[in-house]
Amino acid sequence: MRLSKRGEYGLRAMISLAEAQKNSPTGMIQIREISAREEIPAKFLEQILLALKNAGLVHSKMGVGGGYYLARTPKEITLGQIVRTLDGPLAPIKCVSQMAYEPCGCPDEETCGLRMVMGDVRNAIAHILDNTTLAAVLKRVEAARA
Amino acid sequence: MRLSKRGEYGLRAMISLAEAQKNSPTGMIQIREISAREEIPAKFLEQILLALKNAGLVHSKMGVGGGYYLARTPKEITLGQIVRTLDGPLAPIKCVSQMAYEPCGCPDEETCGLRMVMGDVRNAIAHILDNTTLAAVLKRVEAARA
DNA sequence: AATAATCTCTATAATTTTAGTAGACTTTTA
DNA sequence: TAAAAGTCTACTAAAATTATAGAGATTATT
Repeated sequence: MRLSKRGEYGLRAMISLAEAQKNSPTGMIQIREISAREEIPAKFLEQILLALKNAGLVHSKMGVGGGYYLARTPKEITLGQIVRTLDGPLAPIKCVSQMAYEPCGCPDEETCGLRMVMGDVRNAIAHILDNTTLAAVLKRVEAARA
Repeated sequence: MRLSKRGEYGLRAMISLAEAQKNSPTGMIQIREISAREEIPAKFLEQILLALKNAGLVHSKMGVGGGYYLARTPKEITLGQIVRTLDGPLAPIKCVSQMAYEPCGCPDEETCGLRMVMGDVRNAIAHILDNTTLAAVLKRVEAARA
């Protein structure tokens, strides 16, 4: 049930971008800086941010003084969107996936015990990640610091 | 967040064994039979059942008329035990794992936003899988059939 | 005692996924 | 025009996943 490095790095980067938006008017940071702060290989992060950009979650500006910034406010971006973009479906098995359903081959899906339980697991994960925004994460971090 | 085939096959096999326990006095079935019924490669299933045996979840009997059977009643075996045995920790990242904790490298784990959320995810998954027994699965299947 | 049915154990192979690296290209600002 | 940024695609190395193979060990039956 694990999150890939790609997903982890992407989430960390997005949290950094959310912080940046609070701390500077443009909310812009460079790959290099995120890479250094979070100890993420720069070239790997590059690919990750590009994927997030293609998914419409961040915007970027090229050239001197450029960088990445969130496409929407931290309140409007959920961790679910980020994880799905980078790691694919949240569902443990495809037959309970909302975004990438595929039959699992059992004779009757409606009475498949495994499917029922994994459906619950999927829902539990989705419930958390789809209802946790970047803003909510920052808030919890602040609370923990206090 | 996905379950491996190994985990999936193992869960299906265990559910089959739980059914067998209700349908026959010994509750014993052969690899071959489970393999055929669930369309699981026999040699792969062999390894999986061996792992479950070494974890103490099933027992076996060699020779003619042998096979596998549950080590405890279906009520006493949770899906969490099975998944952990076959797929390892439930936690999405190691720094929130109960069974295989490792530091994730962030400067302060107590105030790491990612860690907090992934801790919630881990708990949600563990709550479901550790509180769902094989008996509960059979019950749900019966209910769905009715 | 022999045979057939079963599980046991370890090695290895094929495939896929993950994680990371490289480099040429484009855009923007100063 | 040079430097600082992102863009895009290809490639590679390592690890994990999903098996397959085959030589044992044990047991029941005849």
